[in-house]
Amino acid sequence: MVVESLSGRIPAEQRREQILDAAIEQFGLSGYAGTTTDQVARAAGISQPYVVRMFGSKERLYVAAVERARDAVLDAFRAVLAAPAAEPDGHLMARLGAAYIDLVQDRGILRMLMQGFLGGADPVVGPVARAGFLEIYRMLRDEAGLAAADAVDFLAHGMLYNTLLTLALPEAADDTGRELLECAFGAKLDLVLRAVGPGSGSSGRA
Amino acid sequence: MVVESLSGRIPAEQRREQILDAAIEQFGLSGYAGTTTDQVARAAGISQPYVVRMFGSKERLYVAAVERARDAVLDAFRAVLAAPAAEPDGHLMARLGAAYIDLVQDRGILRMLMQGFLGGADPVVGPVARAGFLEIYRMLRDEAGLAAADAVDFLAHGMLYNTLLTLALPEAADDTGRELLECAFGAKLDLVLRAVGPGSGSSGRA
DNA sequence: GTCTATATGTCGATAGAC
DNA sequence: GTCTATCGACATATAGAC
Repeated sequence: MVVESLSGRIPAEQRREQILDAAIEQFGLSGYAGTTTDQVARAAGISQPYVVRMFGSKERLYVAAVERARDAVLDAFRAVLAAPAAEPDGHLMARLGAAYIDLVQDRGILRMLMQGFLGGADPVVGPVARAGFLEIYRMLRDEAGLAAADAVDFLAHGMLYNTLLTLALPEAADDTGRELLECAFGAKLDLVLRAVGPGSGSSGRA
Repeated sequence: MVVESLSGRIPAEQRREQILDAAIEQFGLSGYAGTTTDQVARAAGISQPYVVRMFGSKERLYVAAVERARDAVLDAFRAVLAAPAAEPDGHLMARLGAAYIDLVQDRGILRMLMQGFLGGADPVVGPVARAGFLEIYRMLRDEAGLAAADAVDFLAHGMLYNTLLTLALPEAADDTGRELLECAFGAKLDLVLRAVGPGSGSSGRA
């Protein structure tokens, strides 16, 4: 597996992945309009026109990034379902929840997902976002075998995770914030705070 | 109460409100970067430079719009707490939930809220968004008297409402979508669909 | 497969009149 | 309190060389 040390001329498909990685990060942070194709290009280490040429337009790149974020969720859940199953404490929903927390340690993916949801009113990203969300719901119901009510509850708490994490609450919480985080994440709070790292330990800060 | 028929020269504070209304609608739909001050101006029926002059900058206008959306939520909840209380079936959380559904029939406010959450990573809107969210949580806990766990559950389902509504799922749901909506909104689904109106009744559409 | 150069359109903000 | 005119800064996309 020969991969060059520092860019140069690499296969198109690999370049595509690099661009998508960069796009998810940048679009996630600043949204569709707030991100320039040049930012994506720099983050991917190539020139701006090449980004446009590779995906046809900024809009098509954006849609591809939304789809990729959706796939990341589906893949993470399917990995749980395919796993050796049945650890002692392993209720399925708890394991799916932990996998999700783990996935969204990559805040780029998390923000890209949210960005997609917010695009629901847009004529081009709206349909993609709706279909993606329903696909996740269907997977939970059909492949994971959750009852509809359980799937909905699972999604509700997932959406709360999303909100608390995009708000960057773990990075900057006062006492009220910490109480909220403890209550929302429960035992999974360790997983969340592990990524934030020490420094926001238990020192008071408004 | 003399209010002019069609713009002209009106008091600054009233104009401010008009601009904020327009800003919430427009920023909610297209985000900060995706919305031009000229769009806001047109929606408010005035000129672009006047919008900028009134708020100092586009950024300050945006922050004001986020704060206004937050206030709308706080006001809606406080109205429930101040109400004649105790109808037969009136559990507090259910009444708060209904008030929220009612509030976010104004999709502008809903989207503006979400837009604010997504700004968590931004140095200027981040702090405002976090403080706003915590303020709502604190109100639920201290003024409404909810247990922390109940408040968190309430918020979780609120965030699911937000997602389903910004996705515009009620406006364009297939069978899976309808099942999800029924399960998520329960008895409140009538309230939600009332605003969408007939036409998306029960005809099959992919 | 990748770049440089650039055409073309757009946006936020300022200046200044009424 | 409100407008018109306009400057300067970008950003997407295309053309075309290597």
